[in-house]
Amino acid sequence: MANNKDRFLGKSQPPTMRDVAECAGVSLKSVSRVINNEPHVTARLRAKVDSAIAQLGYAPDMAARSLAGAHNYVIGVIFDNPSPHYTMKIVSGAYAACVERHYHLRFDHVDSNGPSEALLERLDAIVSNGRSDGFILTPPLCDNARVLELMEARDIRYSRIAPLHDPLRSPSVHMDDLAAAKQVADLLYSLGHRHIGFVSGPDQLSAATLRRRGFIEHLKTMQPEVKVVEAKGDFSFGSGVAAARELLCVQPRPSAIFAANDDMAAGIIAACQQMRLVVPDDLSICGFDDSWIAKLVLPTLTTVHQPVEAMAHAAAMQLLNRGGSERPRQLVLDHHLIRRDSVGPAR
Amino acid sequence: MANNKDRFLGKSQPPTMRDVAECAGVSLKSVSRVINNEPHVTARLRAKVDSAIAQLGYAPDMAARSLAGAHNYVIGVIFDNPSPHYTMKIVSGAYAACVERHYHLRFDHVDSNGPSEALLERLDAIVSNGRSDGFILTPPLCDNARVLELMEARDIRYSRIAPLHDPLRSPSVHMDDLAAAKQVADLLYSLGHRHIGFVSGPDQLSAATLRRRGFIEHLKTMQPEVKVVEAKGDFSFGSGVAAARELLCVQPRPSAIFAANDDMAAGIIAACQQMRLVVPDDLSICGFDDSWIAKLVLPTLTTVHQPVEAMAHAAAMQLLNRGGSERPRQLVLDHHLIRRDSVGPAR
DNA sequence: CTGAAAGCGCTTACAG
DNA sequence: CTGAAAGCGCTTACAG
Repeated sequence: MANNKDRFLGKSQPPTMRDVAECAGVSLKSVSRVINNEPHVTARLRAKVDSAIAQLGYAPDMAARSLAGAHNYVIGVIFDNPSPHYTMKIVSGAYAACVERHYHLRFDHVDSNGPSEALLERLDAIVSNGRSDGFILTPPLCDNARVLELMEARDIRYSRIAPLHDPLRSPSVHMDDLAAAKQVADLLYSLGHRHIGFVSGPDQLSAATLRRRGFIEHLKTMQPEVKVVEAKGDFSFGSGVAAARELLCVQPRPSAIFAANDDMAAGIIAACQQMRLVVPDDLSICGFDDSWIAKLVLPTLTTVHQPVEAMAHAAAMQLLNRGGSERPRQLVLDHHLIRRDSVGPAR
Repeated sequence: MANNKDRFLGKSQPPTMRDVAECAGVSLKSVSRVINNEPHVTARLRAKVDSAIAQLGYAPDMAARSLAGAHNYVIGVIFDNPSPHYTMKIVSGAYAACVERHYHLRFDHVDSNGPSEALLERLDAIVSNGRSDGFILTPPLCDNARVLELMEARDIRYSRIAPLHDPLRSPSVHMDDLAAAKQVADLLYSLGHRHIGFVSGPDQLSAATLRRRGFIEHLKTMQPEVKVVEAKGDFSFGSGVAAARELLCVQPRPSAIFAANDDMAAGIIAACQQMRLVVPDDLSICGFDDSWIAKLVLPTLTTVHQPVEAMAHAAAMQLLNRGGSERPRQLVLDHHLIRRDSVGPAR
């Protein structure tokens, strides 16, 4: 018997379900049942069909499945976040979930700095008849009320990563930024630091807000023993450099600085090198995220590991496990403090 | 008359082409003609249809178009490159092209370090009946002969970014790594450097090979006036640190080092800071790529701007402009040297 | 220049 | 437990 798989490799039409049915000597519907793991399939039928599928090198046609059925086998992830590291981790986590479930992943990027009407129109084009089974929304997009309204009006499923508001409005995944920031405060305190700097992030990012609140409020409970000085940042390396120069002019200098993300912490390290301050002897520095750059500085950065990939994986799974009428679930994933070389005892 | 767009926003079924045809009082086929910009459409017909589309908030169904026609309105990008920056730039560039042409972008990642059979099986699953109009392949994946054979056997269109071999086997996009590396050599020479270090990249990456060849061969033409010392790297920050320690032990020390990518150059800067060498006074450092990290170090990095986004945009366009039986085209995009603060005159 | 018919490759009721 | 029919929403020949 000629090997049909080889015939296919030799560039004829890809085999269809009809070909599989003929080859296995069963009906179209039976092939469909096997492929979709429907109940009440005998082992014998399954074996016949599976062998025909293998022999022909058959793969179901996505477009046809999508058009005929209720599943689309695609989810999307929509970004408006400028950080390439963060974005890649989200994509990687979501992609891993898609591979497990034989789904495809679509990528979309929008600019939420422009006029709101343009953003909504663009989003509408992205989600309309795109045949996706849902979208993952990341900050700050997932905190835009009009965006959520659009998704709901269009009846499009979505899950959110680290939304600031209404965690149960849709499936969502978090980490506890508040608790993590408190842990950083405790670490610095336990090492003897009593004069501590903080560099904040942009207000519209939920994580920035929570990290600041957790850190500042916790240190305030230790007053007057602990003194806090604060500088504004925007999560960029450059703003970390600037904040460091500002905070390190204060006399006496703080002995430790906590930056609300790693990029700014890297900026602080760079500023110290220019000011001939030795990290961590002269200044302890702590970041947040455990992003790529945390290991690309010397000394390496003590930071909070934010489980971004795991969060994206979980958010994707919330979309893939479409359980009938279940209530939206809020998932909180574990973080942990990673001690590297940028933090030491006060002296 | 009730506004149908609002009715749609109120969660009924999305409008179909049939609804548009009825609303405009024309046939299905006429709507299709307008949507697909077919020739021989009167302005009047177009106006009627366009207004019906706007009124109903109609968007064509991707799955149906794909199933019925020859276009799928999706392209994909397949990675096996571990660098998140590089990957994000590729995705951004390809995405921009997709937005212009109203296409969607699919994302896929494979592991080409595992066994070759597993890789091919995974790729087969990615491209089989996935209804994509083509895939962008990046290094080192685009230099894997068996991968290209698979794509061709399956009759799947693909374009390659910076392939090392057979640039005309498929549409492809390059930059001139060889010429760029020579320019770096000329820059360092013109600044008076006569004892120069080079840190190489992994052999299986085409770019690493070409950059080394351009740099080393060009400097060799200047011998014996110029002396070159070389260390192996793997494009990672850590390998840059290690290479710096190795090269800077040589007596007399080289006065400049060229690293084949920015991550390694950043590692060299960090190593210098630990060794209390001042950049660029004690050592000039030049990178390659103009990646994200080039501006996240102090001093900022002199480097070659590799137009990765533009290359990905062009590669996507090669897939979107499916011109009948045109020959595959090889595109070479411009690079340029970016002088920042890490390079200075020899002294 | 416009339209009625057939069909893309599947899944979903429905019948046996 | 299995199968024949209808139909998802479009595009592609083909006819006028």
